[in-house]
Amino acid sequence: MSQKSEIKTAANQDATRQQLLEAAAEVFAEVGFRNSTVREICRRAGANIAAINYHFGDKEKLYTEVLRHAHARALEKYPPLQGVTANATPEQKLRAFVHALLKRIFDDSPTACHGKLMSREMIEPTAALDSLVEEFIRPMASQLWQIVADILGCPLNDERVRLCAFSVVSQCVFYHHCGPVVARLVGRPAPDAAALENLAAHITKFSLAAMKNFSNKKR
Amino acid sequence: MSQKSEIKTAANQDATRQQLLEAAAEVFAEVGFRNSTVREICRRAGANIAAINYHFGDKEKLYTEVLRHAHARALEKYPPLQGVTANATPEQKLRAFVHALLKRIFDDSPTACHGKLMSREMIEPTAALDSLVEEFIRPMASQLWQIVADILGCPLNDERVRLCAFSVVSQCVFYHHCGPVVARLVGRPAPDAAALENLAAHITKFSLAAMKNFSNKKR
DNA sequence: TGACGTGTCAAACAAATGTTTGAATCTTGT
DNA sequence: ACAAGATTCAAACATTTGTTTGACACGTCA
Repeated sequence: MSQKSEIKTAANQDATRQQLLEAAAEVFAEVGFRNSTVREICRRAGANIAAINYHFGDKEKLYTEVLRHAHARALEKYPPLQGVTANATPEQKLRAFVHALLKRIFDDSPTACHGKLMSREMIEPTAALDSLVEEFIRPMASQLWQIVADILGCPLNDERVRLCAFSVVSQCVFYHHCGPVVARLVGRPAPDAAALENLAAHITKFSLAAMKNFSNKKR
Repeated sequence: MSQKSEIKTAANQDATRQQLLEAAAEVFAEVGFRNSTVREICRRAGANIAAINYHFGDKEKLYTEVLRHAHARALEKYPPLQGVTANATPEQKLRAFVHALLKRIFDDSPTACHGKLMSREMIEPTAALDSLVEEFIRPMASQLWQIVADILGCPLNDERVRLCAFSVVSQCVFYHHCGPVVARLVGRPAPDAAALENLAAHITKFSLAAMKNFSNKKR
């Protein structure tokens, strides 16, 4: 009986805290940290105005919590090498990496709007970015660097590896970050799952074609 | 005499207005529209708090004015095809286009911080973006599409033209937009003029290599 | 010179917003 | 069932911020 009550209290205890996290993720993603009001967050969470300060201390601590939470969720939802085995070819790995990255960026479901959050974090970095890079982004970058090095036939620390890896990532990020302009230029809204697959195909093909030529020519 | 006095008054009239524009461009670029305070802008402009409302109506009208002003200045400072003649090869034009775009984006001098302003406009589009796209960005995009079409040997309205053009632009935008992460990943700050040249060389080489392969293979 | 329009200034205003407070309510352990 | 702690709530508080106001200074023109 004590166990049951413990579970219940734990659930209750975290109930508003959890709803605050989700509501805050939504609001922060929509309008950014500064433009969000604790009143709106609490309203969506069905909580009292004082709830944020009670559960998280202040608005900023809530934000860093949201950021870490969203990133971890996105990474577990779309692992970088989803769907390929360890002994797949570097080309197959690249395609998987690109597709997973795109899906991660463009998934703006309420529980995983980490793409928008990251975009804002780029423009206005907070203290949370440092640990975010070390904990989540650097491991991903290392994976990509290994793949690119294999494709290029370069040592891992060659500068061309980083340049080409950035060229790959940049194409993935672009359609999200410059979405407003892309949409106005070609009259197309945010891509759906099918369009995302096409995009992944193009980016992979474009990048592979570039890197194949890279390894032949000397610099 | 009347002419002189008119000039003088006109100069006086525009003096604070001009200083407001420049100060506002700085502040908006640094902290964004919402985070800027009219007090800070007026302080830097050496003007009274009421100056913005008097000269521009309100803070938002000042912002759209700043945006248009900054973009026009950047475009006249770095024309898209600076340094190449009309009968240059498409490859030469691409290199010039990339370099000019990079310089435009990374020039954050007080008079030309349009890169930061645009980055923020991407994340949080305002009503000013529509006219900005039609007036400044679409003409540039058309130029690039023509160049890419020439390189690919495709008709101008082929979808591959747009995809490849976006792939080119994305690489240019990336180092600016994701600057905070890039800096933390490879421990390098914002690129200087020399680094910008290297970047332009890489992006051009990478993209050309990709597109050369594109035109050979069928899709 | 004196009325008039323009620009500037300090002060005040009104609204928004993060945070605090103290009482009320619920949950838990005994 | 009851006391203690945890949580929620409405109200108030303090600060920031965009805007307005009315007086004042300056140059212009009749």
